[in-house]
Amino acid sequence: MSKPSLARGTRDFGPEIMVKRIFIFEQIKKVYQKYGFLPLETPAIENLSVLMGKYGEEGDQLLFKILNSGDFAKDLNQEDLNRGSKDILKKVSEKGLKYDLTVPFARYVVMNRHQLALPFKRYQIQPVWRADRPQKGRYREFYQCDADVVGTESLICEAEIVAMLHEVFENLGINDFVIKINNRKILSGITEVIGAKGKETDLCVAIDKIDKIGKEKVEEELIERGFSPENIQNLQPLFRITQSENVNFGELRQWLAESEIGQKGVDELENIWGLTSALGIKNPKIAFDPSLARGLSYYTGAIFEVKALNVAIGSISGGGRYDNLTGTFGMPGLSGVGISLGVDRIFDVMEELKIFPEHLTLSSTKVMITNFGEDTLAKSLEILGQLRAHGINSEIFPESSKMKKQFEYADKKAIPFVLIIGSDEIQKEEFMLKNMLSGEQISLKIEQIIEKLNA
RNA sequence: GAGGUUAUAGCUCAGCUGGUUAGAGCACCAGAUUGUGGUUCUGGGGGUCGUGGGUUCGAACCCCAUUAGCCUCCCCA
Repeated sequence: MSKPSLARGTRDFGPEIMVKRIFIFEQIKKVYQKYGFLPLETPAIENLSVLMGKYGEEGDQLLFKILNSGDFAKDLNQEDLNRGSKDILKKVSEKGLKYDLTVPFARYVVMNRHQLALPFKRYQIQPVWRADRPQKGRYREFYQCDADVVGTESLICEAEIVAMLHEVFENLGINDFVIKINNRKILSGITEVIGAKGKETDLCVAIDKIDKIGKEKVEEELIERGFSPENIQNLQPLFRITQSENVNFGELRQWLAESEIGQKGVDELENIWGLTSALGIKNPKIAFDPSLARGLSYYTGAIFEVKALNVAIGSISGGGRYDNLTGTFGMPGLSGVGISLGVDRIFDVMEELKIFPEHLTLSSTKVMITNFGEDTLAKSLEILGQLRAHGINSEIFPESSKMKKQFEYADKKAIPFVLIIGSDEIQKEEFMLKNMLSGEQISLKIEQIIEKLNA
């Protein structure tokens, strides 16, 4: 016998936690459906050919790979072993656990392109797995709630994502958050006008840290990453723009005047601001953040990230526009934009802020019927059936244990009513209904009980 | 992947410079209450001190390794 244990970075969710998680799922699902998204599920397991190479080199390392069935080592020879893990991997594993929902979605779109009504809007709520090092707010198995639109370049989709995010977080009671928005095209434009074309990644990695380490350190890091002092001199407007509260599109446009792609980025950004306001979002919690980079290499337009304020947890949502995700599966020219909500982090945020609604009930049972044994069982079951026929969630204590035990059970399960059916009650044809919250109990006829419990 | 830190009852923790039999609160079980929970009182069970080695007459305590949690970097939901 071995001691039970959980795999690293995974957790059980007991009933108390599930109640809260389901609340979050429901709120998200409700809003996604409200905006016209349709449900989709894809397998936990995908072929590695689908997953590998989509998330960068680091992503490939973080993929959980599944050993081939049977004798997975049968094709291995000494030469493979000498050459190292990469060559071994190809021969021992051809499947992996999905790493996010976007890539499997792209695969689905490509495989079903002829049936789909484009633009296709889907939402997807499923677990994903990453062989990351667990820490606060970071797990190896966690749920993502994605909503994506493919088959249109319309910036209405971006604005609708902004609107949905507002609605979801407000419904959840998370009021202090900010949707950071950037645009890959602006990042490209920046590298162009500072004379470091093509070095977006290095630029991003460095300027992303500006909040944490400050301007001077960022400049030091840029030098280390091969940027010239001239590059950095040209970058100065960025620090001004980042610091200003409101977005100064004019200044941004002027700075990026020499870059065609940069201009396009500014156009898009300004458009998203305008459309968001046109959708009627009052006081939108959006902020242009040119230092927002995000690791996923496939974003080509808008980039989103939602940060909950006043809590020490990373982003609770991220997303953006990708132009060529389906291209890697042989279907070029299909643009998409999407957002991903991290339920596990949202849960942590809500727990830390203590903002889960109080009415979330552990048990859906409305009433528990006592069990006094054989003499009363027939009547108890009859009434149980009647209650259920009237749509009342009810259960009977399955054993004729002591009353104390039966009441303790109801109490622990937070069942609001206990119906006492003993021989006295059966004789009177009136049954004792006890309110477990107030402690009051009254003798009622079955019709009155049904009426009261259905109220 | 690198660094730091922690690990004692189901949970939260105490346990002095190594010294007999490792404690508390909460939780759990039983009784007071053989038809009434959440309050109260009484009693009870439960730990080879994360795991494996080592030092010592003697280790929860010191040393090494290992595993897991947390934190920082990296990256991300």
